[in-house]
Amino acid sequence: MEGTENSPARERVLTVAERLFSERGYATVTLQDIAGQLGMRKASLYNHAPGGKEQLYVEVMERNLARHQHGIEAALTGAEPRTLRAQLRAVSRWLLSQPAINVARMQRIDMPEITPEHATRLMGAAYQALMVPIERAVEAAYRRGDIRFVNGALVAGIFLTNIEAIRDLYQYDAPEIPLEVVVDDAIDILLDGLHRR
Amino acid sequence: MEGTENSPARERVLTVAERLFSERGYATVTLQDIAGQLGMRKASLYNHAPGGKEQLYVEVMERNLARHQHGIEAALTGAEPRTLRAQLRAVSRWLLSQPAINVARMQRIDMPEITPEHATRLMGAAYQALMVPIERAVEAAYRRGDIRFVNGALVAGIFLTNIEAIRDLYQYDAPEIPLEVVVDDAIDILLDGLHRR
DNA sequence: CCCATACAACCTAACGTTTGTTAGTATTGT
DNA sequence: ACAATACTAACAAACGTTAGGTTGTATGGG
Repeated sequence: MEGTENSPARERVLTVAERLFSERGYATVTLQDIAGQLGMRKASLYNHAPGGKEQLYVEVMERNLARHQHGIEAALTGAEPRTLRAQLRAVSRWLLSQPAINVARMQRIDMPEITPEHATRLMGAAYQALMVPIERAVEAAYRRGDIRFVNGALVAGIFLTNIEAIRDLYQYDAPEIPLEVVVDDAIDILLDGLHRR
Repeated sequence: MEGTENSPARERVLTVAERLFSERGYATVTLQDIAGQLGMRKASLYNHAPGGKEQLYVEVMERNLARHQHGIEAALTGAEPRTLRAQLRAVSRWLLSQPAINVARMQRIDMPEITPEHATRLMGAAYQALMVPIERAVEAAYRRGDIRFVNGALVAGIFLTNIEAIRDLYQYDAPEIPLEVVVDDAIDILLDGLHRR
């Protein structure tokens, strides 16, 4: 019943908490929300997460970010053909397959609610997991001569927040068009720009 | 002391509430936060906002959005020269001069916390104030032959969330570069794309 | 084979705080 | 004087959290 071991029940708790925290943020999600989705009482959560809410949040977000890092890197290296466009499309598919996460929203909304130590650690992990791999792919595309020189971190931030924004605004924008089509359009705009050629 | 009249003290309350709600969202901001910034007790807020928290949030966000609509439209019509690039730059300057607002975050985080009627009304106003003017400018640029055919709503959503994401991630990305420079880079990427020409 | 033990997983009950909210009272400025 | 504006005090509800009890299931000894 220690925090590090993984029983099946604990795994269910972590999975639900991860999805809710990732999608709706720290303060908005209550322990009742998590317990409710599991069909149990909030007090029972302390069997699986004795550290309480904030520690559960940090642990589960680090898990989320670690999985994202693997998923994104796999998408980047496995994309065929080896172009930035195919890579970004592959990453977008990975992101859409996961609970919504938004690094900018984490920074602005969630971090002020937790310990500064936890906040700096989490944001460091978020940067490393989400931004850095894409940053590297952008810089590699530049060295290949495929794209012009740009701020890699800027492009990574733009790309990531665009995917999540599209997911959020989807029902308003274009409920009839498949989500993947809209995402691919956004990637095309990022690569080719709005201007005529 | 009715909700519609505007005393100077009430104005101060609305201004602070607007900034906090806009930047950090509905659930994260407590009435104590607002009262604290005004140097008063939370109960005193009910002199100026008798409708309570949710009504204050809706009222103040509608105000915020109405001002944004004017500011954005003014930026669009006043931009010189009359190019999409100059227009988007002008709009970005307006956005940076205002409290941070993020329509995608509103949709995902704030709307589930309030009445469905309030939510649909607010999101309608947000769309009308933030998205539609930019959408129109994009379509006008297309009719001028300056840009290729694109989904105007998609471009508007991308542009708006990019500006706010840059603001959020600024301290991580590039604390030494002026914020306006980074924003202009993002606009250039949106217009010209990453690819070489 | 049966019973005792143990442990995991959930429960109820209660706690101290914080939140939004209401009522009544004091203070301030004109 | 009289509004406008702020206060204190208190409320119910919701929050995170702790303590202790109940259940089911598996393990192991006699």
